[in-house]
Amino acid sequence: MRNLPHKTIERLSQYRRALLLCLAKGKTHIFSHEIAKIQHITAVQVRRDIMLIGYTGTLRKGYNIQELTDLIGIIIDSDEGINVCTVGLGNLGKAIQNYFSGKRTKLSIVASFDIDKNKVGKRYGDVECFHLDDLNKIIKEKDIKIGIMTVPAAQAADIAKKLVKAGIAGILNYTPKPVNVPNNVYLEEYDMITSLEKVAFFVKTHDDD
Amino acid sequence: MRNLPHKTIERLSQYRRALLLCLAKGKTHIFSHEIAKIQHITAVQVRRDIMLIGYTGTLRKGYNIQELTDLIGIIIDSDEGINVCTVGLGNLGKAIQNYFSGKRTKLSIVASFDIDKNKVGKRYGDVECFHLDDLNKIIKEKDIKIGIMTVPAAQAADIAKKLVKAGIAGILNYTPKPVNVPNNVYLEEYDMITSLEKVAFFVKTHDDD
DNA sequence: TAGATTGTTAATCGATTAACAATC
DNA sequence: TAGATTGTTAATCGATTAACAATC
Repeated sequence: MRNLPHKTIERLSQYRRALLLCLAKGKTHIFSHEIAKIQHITAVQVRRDIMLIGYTGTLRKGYNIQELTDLIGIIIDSDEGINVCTVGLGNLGKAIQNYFSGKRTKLSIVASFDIDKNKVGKRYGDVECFHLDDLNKIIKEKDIKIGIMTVPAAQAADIAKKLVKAGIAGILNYTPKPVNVPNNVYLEEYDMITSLEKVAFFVKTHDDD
Repeated sequence: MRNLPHKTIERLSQYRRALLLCLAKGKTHIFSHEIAKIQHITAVQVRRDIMLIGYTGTLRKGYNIQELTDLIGIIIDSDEGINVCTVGLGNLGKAIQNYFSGKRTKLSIVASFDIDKNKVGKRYGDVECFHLDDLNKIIKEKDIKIGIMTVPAAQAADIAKKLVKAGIAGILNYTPKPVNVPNNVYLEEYDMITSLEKVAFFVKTHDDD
């Protein structure tokens, strides 16, 4: 199951969330075209993704939601769970904190870091805020594997370096500044400004015709 | 200049920001491999993107930063500027508000919407917060073209419908729930949970080998 | 049975990268 | 000149979609 395409991984994560909602409504089975409709993609793509993880449905009832959900969990979650931290408790950091607060068992935010005296020592969304100076220590103590960067752009490079040095395995960078990490650290970057500029471009371009 | 690949648009937006920083440092020219290094991509890709927008550098000095920046502006900005609103003034909404506060001229957030009485009427990052009930009216009055959705998942579908009805041209959806829009509305969705789960997957997968 | 569905291969589309001629 | 660089085509890689056999 190593060689799942990146895009398939993303969609599996989304399928699972949609499936959990269906389960909650008491639905037991679902067709590929139903999942497709929820996600606004094609039914073929759904079937192909599901094929890639080796699950098979039935012709009459489609996919068993519980089974499929469980299998996706086996594929994308780690058995033992993964500890995560956020660095930078501004609005974005808090937003992420709240999103995850108390939700997942396999993926849990167990620490946040900031330099603001008023924040250090307090709890946000169930998670204690530590001083940035303790980053290395806390990451090791709590066995944190993933760091989410929500600091201002100016500090991005420095924080990335600190996270890498502390032995983090993956970084999710929400600052608008690309960062440098060694090959053995998985890096995912997302830039809100770029997304908005992209929307603006296509809005403009569409107006033209 | 219509048929620029999506990925090229995204990178142009990022090049521009990097170039502006270089300009601010007094640099006047830059080589493709320098841009590449900042963005962690290849020099070929940078040159190809620049070729696609029809700019040419010089062999000895590379690209003129000011000229290139200006050209990227001509390509991705609209002449008249575009008005934007955020819907949902939670932490994420505020984060976005702050990001953009007072920065761009071509892309400006001119309104935000919420249902919280304590927020309506106040200003966040220079932008007035209106009640959601006035969404349709304000969008038309202020000629808002793009809506950024930062509401809880449960309200995603409803807000999207309201935005579309108000005549919005583009939506940037930050709720974890995919929304439905007609073909003439440009939709960009981003899901933080999926991104984190993706990082977790690759962290886990990398551990395996 | 006819119609709807799944699973899967092959074809297509889109994006990146390799290769290299041209130039200073 | 030799070395570094740009601009561009062709090849490759990755992802989506079309097509369709099999099944209930």
